[in-house]
Amino acid sequence: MNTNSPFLCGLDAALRLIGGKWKPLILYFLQKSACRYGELKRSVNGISDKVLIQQLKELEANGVITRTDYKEIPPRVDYSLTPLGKSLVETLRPLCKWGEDNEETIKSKLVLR
Amino acid sequence: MNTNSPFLCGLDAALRLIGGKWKPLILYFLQKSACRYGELKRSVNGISDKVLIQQLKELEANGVITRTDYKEIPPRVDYSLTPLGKSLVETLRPLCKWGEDNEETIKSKLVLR
DNA sequence: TCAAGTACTTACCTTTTTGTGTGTAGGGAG
DNA sequence: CTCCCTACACACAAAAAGGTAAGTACTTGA
Repeated sequence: MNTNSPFLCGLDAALRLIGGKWKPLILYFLQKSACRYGELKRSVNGISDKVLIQQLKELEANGVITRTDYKEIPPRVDYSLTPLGKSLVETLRPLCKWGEDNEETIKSKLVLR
Repeated sequence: MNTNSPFLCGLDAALRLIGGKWKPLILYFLQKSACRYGELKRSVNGISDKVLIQQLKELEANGVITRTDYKEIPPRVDYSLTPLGKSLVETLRPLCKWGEDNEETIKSKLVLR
C-alpha cells in the first residue's frame, strides 16, 4: 500500500465495503442467490427499511451488488452479487469459518451491547 | 450459526473483533512483531492517544493481543498477538490481498469521507 | 530548576451510524 | 370505496464512535 492511498492497508480498503452492522449478513444471504427486497428484509431479522435500503444502496454504489427492477406492479426488485461482490465474498470464507469455529470464545470474551 | 447466537453469522462474529477504524491497521503492524506503545502510535499515523489505548484495550479484552508491562521507568510496554490473534490475522490474508488487488476499483467507487 | 520522554487518563464535544415512525405510488381484492 | 401489497422516502431521535486538549507520575539530562 503506497503513501498516497486513501486506505491504511488492503484490509482497510476491503472493510470500507463490508463494514457496518448489517452488510456482512446481507452478503451472506445474497451469496446463496438473488433476493427480493422483502425476502432480504425477513432474512436479515431486525433491520429497518431505512437502514436496509441505505446499506443496499451503498453496496450497489460500490459495485458489490446489482439491483434489478422488474418494473412490475406491485413492485418487484431483486438484489444479487456482481462479479466483484462474488470475488469479495470468496475471500471472506476463511474469516467466516474462523468466526464460526471460534464463536464460543468470542461470545465469552466480547462485551455485548 | 444457531438461532440463540448473539451473532448474525461467523463473519459477523469475526468483525466484532476487528471492526472499528483503526483495528485492522493495529493488527497489520503487530503481525510483523511486538510493538511498543509509542512505536505503534507513530506507525498508525493520525490516531490519538485516547483512541489507540481504547482499541488496544478492546483487542486485549477480546483475547486478540497481549499487553506486556516491563515495569520500568520510564515506562515500557509492548503489545503482541495472542495465538487467537495470530489465527485471526491469518484468515484476513485473502481479504487483505483482495483489498490490495482491487484498490483502484474500490478507490474509484467509494465515497470517501 | 526545568524541559523532555514514557504510557497513559479524563472531561468534553463532534461526527457517524443506526433506529423509529410515518408517508407515498399504483394497482388488485373485497 | 377502502384496505392491503410492494419497495421505498423522509424527518427526526438516539446511540455509538471518534477526536481534542489538557493533565498524571516518575525519572533522566541540561
